[in-house]
Amino acid sequence: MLTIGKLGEAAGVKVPTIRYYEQIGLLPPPDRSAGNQRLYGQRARDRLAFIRHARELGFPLEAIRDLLSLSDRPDQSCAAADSIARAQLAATRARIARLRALEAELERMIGQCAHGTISDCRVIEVLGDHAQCRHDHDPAVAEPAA
Amino acid sequence: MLTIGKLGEAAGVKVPTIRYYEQIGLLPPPDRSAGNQRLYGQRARDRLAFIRHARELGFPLEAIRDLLSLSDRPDQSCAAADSIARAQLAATRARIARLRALEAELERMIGQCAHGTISDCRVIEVLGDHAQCRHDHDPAVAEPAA
DNA sequence: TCTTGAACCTATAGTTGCTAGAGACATTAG
DNA sequence: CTAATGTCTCTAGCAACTATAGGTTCAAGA
Repeated sequence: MLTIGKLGEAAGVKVPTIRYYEQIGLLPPPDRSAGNQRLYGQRARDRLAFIRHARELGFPLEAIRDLLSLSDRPDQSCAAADSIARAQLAATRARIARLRALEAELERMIGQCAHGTISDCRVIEVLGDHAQCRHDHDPAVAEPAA
Repeated sequence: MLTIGKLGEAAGVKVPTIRYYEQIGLLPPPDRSAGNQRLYGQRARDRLAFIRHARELGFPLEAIRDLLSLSDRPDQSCAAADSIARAQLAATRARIARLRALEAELERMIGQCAHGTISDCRVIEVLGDHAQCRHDHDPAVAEPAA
């Protein structure tokens, strides 16, 4: 049996975060010691590792909740898990494309700066001009918290 | 002149968000109508569009503040602008690198999905086992909200 | 001109995903 | 046995919004 500290160490998650996950129902309430301290087993460790890993990949907690509920019912189709992952992939690619545009502009600015001219900073134009957008601003596709 | 609603529509930003940006000093207080309603011009529109795009790229508001200062003070010393731009470029490249690693792993996860049942779903399995990761994803560099 | 309804105003509280503190109890090493 | 460390609950704070309440202004139609 693991104390909360050992569990956090094993899964790479901070202690208050574990208690937070319990509070919001992502982790089931564990058994307690005689002195009321949480005691975890292997299943909790696996579940927490899963959550951590998914968080690192940018899945929001609600998506993780869905994924966990999927794995609790192993006879169902994989399609739901697949679509959650695909949505995450699409969001990731969209971000990369935008960041490349910004990278190019910052490089250009720094190059000009080397020549002593910063009076024509076009960062705002590059990032601010709606017309230069490659992607539609579909609010439904807007990035959620990660 | 644009009312706050029209401005929000034009820039793709919700009205309360605009007021919030003003409150924290990202947008200057605009002129007001006789009846105390905010009135914005073209510059405010460009600035807001810039903020929105930068937020979509995952820049924290503090970084956006720095980027805006590049265009707010075009005659400031080249050294200051250069260091801000370089810092943002480094941050941008780090984000790109990380997102590409995530992209690769998500692709791999999805590619392995045999469209069977959850019990042999690779997505769930990969998420549960960090050892299957080809890429290290440093939790300290976890993606912030975007 | 009057009226109605949408858009605006301020201020406050709630959201997500944590993180940090306070003050008290439990466990463990020496 | 004692001191140090770990844990407990609870509350408050962070970023970056978002929503609500209760009131005011504006633009357009009758």
